[in-house]
Amino acid sequence: MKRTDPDVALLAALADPVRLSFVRQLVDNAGVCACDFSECCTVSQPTISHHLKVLRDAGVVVSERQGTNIVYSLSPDFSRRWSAIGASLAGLVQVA
Amino acid sequence: MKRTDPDVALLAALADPVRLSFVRQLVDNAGVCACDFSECCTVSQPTISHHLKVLRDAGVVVSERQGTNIVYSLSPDFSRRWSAIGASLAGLVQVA
DNA sequence: GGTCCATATTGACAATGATCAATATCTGCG
DNA sequence: CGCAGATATTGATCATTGTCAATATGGACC
Repeated sequence: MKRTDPDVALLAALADPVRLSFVRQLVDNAGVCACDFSECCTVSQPTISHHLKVLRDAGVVVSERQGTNIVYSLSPDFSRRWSAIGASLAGLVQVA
Repeated sequence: MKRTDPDVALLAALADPVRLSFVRQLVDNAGVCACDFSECCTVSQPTISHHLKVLRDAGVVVSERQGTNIVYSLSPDFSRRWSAIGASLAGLVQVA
């Protein structure tokens, strides 16, 4: 049994080079088709799908079907959760 | 060869339940003897030492010898590095 | 229905990481 | 020096995870 702290789960979700670039890509442009994540990293399609699932399960991103594609965006909760961890870690709070 | 992104390294260092409680312990009281980390988690002494080394290598903590003990504190850079990641991720900046 | 395209799932494998027991290192003290 | 206490290192084991090939699923369009 692995009662995982949600903070640890969120940090673990971000602690992978492929996933962190996915998230950075989502910060820059909201709403990215799953097919467009292949540009940054040389990983196979199943691997991309796997990483997106990890991010989804950790609550970092949300997905929405749009026609034939599936579009990913940052979860609306993500910013709040990140700053909550930061506040408990280093006295950081959200500004905007 | 594993040219690791330092941001990923820092997140990975925090993405472990034992290490995250170590860091939280360091946020609450600056300067914790290595022997006092055993209180929060039921892990052996070598495991504690291993986790502290991971945190040291990632630049999260610094250590200093004081007599017979070794005292750990949060790295002075940690807060800045954390907020830098946050800024690149969700528009968060340091407040104090 | 059938075909095509996009995404997800499964199964297997390799690499990484967490953990402990045993041992080594270092410091202070007599 | 020699001992005792604190921390680090080594070596081994087990669980987790990143990755891919193969396959499945699901929507769009004819």
